[in-house]
Amino acid sequence: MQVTPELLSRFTLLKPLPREALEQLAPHAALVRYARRAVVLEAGAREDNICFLFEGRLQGVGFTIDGREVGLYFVEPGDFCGELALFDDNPQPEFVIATTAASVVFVARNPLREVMLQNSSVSNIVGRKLAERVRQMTVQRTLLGLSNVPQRVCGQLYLLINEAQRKDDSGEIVNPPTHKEIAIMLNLSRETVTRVFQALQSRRIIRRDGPGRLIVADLASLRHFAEGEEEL
Amino acid sequence: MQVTPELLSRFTLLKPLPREALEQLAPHAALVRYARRAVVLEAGAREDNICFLFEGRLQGVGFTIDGREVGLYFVEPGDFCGELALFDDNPQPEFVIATTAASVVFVARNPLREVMLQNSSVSNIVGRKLAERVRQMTVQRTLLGLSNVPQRVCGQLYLLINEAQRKDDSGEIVNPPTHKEIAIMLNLSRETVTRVFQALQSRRIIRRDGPGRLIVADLASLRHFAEGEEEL
DNA sequence: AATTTGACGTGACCGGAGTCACAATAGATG
DNA sequence: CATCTATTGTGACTCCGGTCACGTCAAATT
Repeated sequence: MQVTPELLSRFTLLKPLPREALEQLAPHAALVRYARRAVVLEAGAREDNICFLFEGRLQGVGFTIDGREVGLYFVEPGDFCGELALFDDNPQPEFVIATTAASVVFVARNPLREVMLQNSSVSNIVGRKLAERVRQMTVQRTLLGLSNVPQRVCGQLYLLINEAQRKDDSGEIVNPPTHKEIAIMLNLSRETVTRVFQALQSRRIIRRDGPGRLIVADLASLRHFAEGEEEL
Repeated sequence: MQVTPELLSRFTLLKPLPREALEQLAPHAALVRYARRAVVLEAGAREDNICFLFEGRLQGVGFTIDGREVGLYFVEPGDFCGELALFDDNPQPEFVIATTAASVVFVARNPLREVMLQNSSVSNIVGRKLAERVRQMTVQRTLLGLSNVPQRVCGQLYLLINEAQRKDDSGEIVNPPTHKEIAIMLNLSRETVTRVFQALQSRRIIRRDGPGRLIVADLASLRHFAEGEEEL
């Protein structure tokens, strides 16, 4: 489907671009809709597009040689992925899969590359984004280092809240990942995640609020468990 | 200690720079020696220097809240670290520690930033490096996803060979990491790594060649174990 | 040479997370 | 509404890697 410069300007990365740059990119952009579970970017493929998420949610996942799934990160609306193609010609390292029905805007790599070079400000933003991703991966990696498993789950939950809104001593996670998805992020079995959730629910630390909303009633306690000051 | 442009030009990142750029950087560079175990870059600190490794070996490590160490990557001579400071002002996410006595060249962030902006080729190289690092972290993360632990160790060994030289069906790892360091990289206990090494040695797959050299005699077998086609 | 330090090796024990199997919902789809 | 599928919930059992507690050895330090 055809894409207008206005649509492009709704993405944080492209917002600071001058009008003409957006018009330059628009012809090389396409809006594509994906069903849940569809593969948006393929690992190993030399991707020629950068992928901007318009609505829905994506997840970067890898697969170990024995077929086990490895969750890497989530992509929320307004964000983008596949940006490594802007820097070199090596293949995309991980799969990107739609965890919900999603619509994404593909922007061709080469035109975006040129725009990036001409607008050093954009180059900065992409660089900053990449740096942020490295930080994110570092945090995630640190989570995996926790030997206490419930602690790991609490830590992940805490991270998920930070991305969304949070109030004084409570927060909420909109469209929370399924237990299975969390398990994949943390190298755990789905059952273990369920059990931790049960424990947290029975202690009134979290509760579901209909489908698509998870309320964290006691953020302080969650944090205590995440920091290992208290055992679950 | 004072640094000459010649010294700077020995680093792959800076090699393509024109002479004048190197002379511009040299006054803002300093050579520092570190003892084994010394902290080169501190996590959480806003680092004002990029760190080029001249000799020795560094390791990026994180610490979980409960004090557990988390190994992230190694830095070999000629390479650099702390490059995130080139992109934003956020703190360094992980510690960088000298695993052997090491000498590093610090280059001040801001001058290097300017040089980077003026030489788009350098900007590309740094970007490519960062992209490579993301790929590296992705691979490492995938390793951690392996449920079979000996498999994980074999996979790590295989990666370490790739970085060094390798022949037909054998390879070697110079200055191999200690068992403890490998354990930290893979979220394992030191004892487990030792046991896997023992198993590999008794099968004549690997053997030590004096201090500082590990010979992989049977690369194919190692690969089999790494890919889980055979159980240890 | 004596001492200390850190890396490597090895056994025994135990806990906890994976696995399997199945039930109970809840959403989607016809 | 009926059916099918995905998600969540729960128990029992097993096994494997962590932990602890040693011992050995080489290298560094005194």
